[in-house]
Amino acid sequence: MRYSAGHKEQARKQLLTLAANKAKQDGFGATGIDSLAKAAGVTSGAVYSQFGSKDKLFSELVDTELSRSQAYFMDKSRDKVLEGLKWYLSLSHVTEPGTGCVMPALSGEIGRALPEVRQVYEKKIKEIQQAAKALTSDEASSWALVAQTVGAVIIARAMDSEEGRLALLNGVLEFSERILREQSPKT
Amino acid sequence: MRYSAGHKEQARKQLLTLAANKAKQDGFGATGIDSLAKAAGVTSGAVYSQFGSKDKLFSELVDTELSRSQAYFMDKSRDKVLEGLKWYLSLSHVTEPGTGCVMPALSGEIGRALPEVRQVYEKKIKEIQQAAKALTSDEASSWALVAQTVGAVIIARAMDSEEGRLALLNGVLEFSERILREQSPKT
DNA sequence: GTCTATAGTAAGATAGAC
DNA sequence: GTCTATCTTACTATAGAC
Repeated sequence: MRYSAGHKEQARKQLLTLAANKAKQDGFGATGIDSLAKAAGVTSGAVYSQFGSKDKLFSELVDTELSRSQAYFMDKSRDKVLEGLKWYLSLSHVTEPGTGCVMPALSGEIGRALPEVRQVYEKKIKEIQQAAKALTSDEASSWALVAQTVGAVIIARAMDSEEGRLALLNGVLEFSERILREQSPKT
Repeated sequence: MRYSAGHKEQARKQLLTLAANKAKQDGFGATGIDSLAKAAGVTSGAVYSQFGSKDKLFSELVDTELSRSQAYFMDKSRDKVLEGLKWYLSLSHVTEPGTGCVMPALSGEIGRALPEVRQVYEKKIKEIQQAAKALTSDEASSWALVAQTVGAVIIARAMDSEEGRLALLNGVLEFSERILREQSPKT
């Protein structure tokens, strides 16, 4: 063969990543195959020969992106997680969905996707919650931490003003720090 | 005139409500005008004579739905809010987005909508957060409460299994009760 | 494996009858 | 004000050249 299997895999991953950036920016369903392909520097024919259908592209794209997000929070110290949360709950993450986490960008669409996609989603988010639980030693607070972090970015993106977004992001960040330090939620 | 202004207003509201149910179920962008109109028992022509464009329909639809959600949480006692959260974080709310809150169903799309829509969204969610603050007396915890409640429903819908959904929903509900009772987040 | 070209379908929006 | 019919555009997916 002309190219090694490694090269082919790498080209496929790059197509997935670049298409994912476009999808996280504009929405997957709202973006045509032509646009997704163009974002990756190929044509729609290449996408269909690689993935077969738009649904299957979505499946693989979500899988790849979730693995990235999961790796971001796994096996990290408390301080590293707090650092990660500072970026996650930052204005730049809110204003740049294309390079950000897939969960706030595409969870709405994943909720309406095929069971196959949702199964992968559930597995990955459970692993993230388990990582959080290792720091909070508490089932309820670890789920709350995950939900409020993802929820905050989604809500911030739906807001209009920078002040409004910052009030939300800073409030949730402060509260997240309280959870991770197991302090009482008092002012 | 044949019908009173009150009747016209009521017909418009009903069209908005029924189209909103369809949009919350299947996504607004993913649903054609014909389908949205059909859900309300009219044709696409009626929608255009009432709203002029799909974007304007979305604007009014989001406005109406947010007012409904806001009213659900405003000026309620601590016990009434806790009751409300039990429904909000229930399996039936997760599996029936059409009759549920607009925020978990459409926040993702609102984040990509026109500034006009996001301005309304910001105003309403700030009012909801202020209502939460009246119960928690704390800026950070009130934002966290809002973010984790909306986030939990979005994530639960993106999950596949009932057990996974329940673990998340019950965890977040338990933690919400802690916030509202101002207890320490310990087990 | 990726390209160009195209088939077939469904979308947003408009015009004219009633 | 709502309907039916239609214009135009964009979409998913496929076929054939290289």
